[in-house]
Amino acid sequence: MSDLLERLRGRGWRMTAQRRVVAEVLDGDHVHLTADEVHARAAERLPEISRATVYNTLGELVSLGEILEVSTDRRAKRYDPNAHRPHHHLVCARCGAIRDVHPTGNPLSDLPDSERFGFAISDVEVTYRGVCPNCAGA
Amino acid sequence: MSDLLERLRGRGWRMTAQRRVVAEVLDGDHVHLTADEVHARAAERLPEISRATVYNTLGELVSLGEILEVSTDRRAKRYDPNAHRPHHHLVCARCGAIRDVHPTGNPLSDLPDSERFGFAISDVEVTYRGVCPNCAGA
DNA sequence: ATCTTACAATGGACATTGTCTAAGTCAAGC
DNA sequence: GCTTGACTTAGACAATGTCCATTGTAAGAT
Ligand SMILES: [Mn+2]
Ligand SMILES: [Mn+2]
Ligand SMILES: [Zn+2]
Ligand SMILES: [Zn+2]
Repeated sequence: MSDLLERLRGRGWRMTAQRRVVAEVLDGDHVHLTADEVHARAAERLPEISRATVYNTLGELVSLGEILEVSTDRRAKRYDPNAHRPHHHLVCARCGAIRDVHPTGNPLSDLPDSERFGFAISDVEVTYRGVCPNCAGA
Repeated sequence: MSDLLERLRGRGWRMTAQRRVVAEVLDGDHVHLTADEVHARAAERLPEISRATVYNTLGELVSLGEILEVSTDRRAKRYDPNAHRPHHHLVCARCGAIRDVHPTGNPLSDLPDSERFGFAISDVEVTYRGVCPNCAGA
């Protein structure tokens, strides 16, 4: 985390209170916050921070490869600090809870040439959906 | 297609000009239109059709399982008449072209129990991304 | 063929998520 | 401590979608 701030400073980032607090909010495992959630948490510490700055900072962190954009539902994008180990997502259909998962195997090898339509495929995204133990009741 | 209209009538659908034209617009393979695209095409035949009716009709067709909602990008949802053979999608990162694909294998078996976090998984969605032959130049 | 009525269509207001801009502010180097 | 260009801010704007009150009509009943 302070690793992150160091890396960013090294890349010529001007270090502002706003950027620091956004970077601090985005820390941990299985963290997938929306921009508005990031804004709310950042505003607890820095009440005057604006939505525009949160969007700008998130966009910059994505460009730098420090966080990922995740779109598991059709609502708001979510921002994922787990950018360094590739993974996919498991989403609860009821409450929206999201977990990082690491399937074995490579879905690319499951797609025969005849099903590639001449595309140069560079990325595969897998989303598992189901009901989490919490929502399943007992 | 007239199969579809028959099925819908059988389900008690009141058959209106609007519903008929929406159903007719959604026909074919590799068809993944946005609601506004459906509206534009429907309006060629029925100029007074409203956006609300297109949204309502699409929603009903989805509920009835006659079409699928597909979210390959963060823009508008797309509506897919190919609801009867399960499939995944291959998307061009440049132009957005979408093809239906049928990978072999089952991605569920690639997810060990230890990575399921107690979820009851009911669905897996795979999106392949790349550059289509058209966008790749020669 | 006409009547009746519940269901459907319409236009427009509203909501959510995100982008953009003009003006003010400040981090960091001198 | 200045200076300056990068950063932040508030709010307007855009894209997509939902909701509601009103008007219209498909289809069964007479
Ligand atoms: Mn993740
Ligand atoms: Mn499809
Ligand atoms: Zn849940
Ligand atoms: Zn393309």
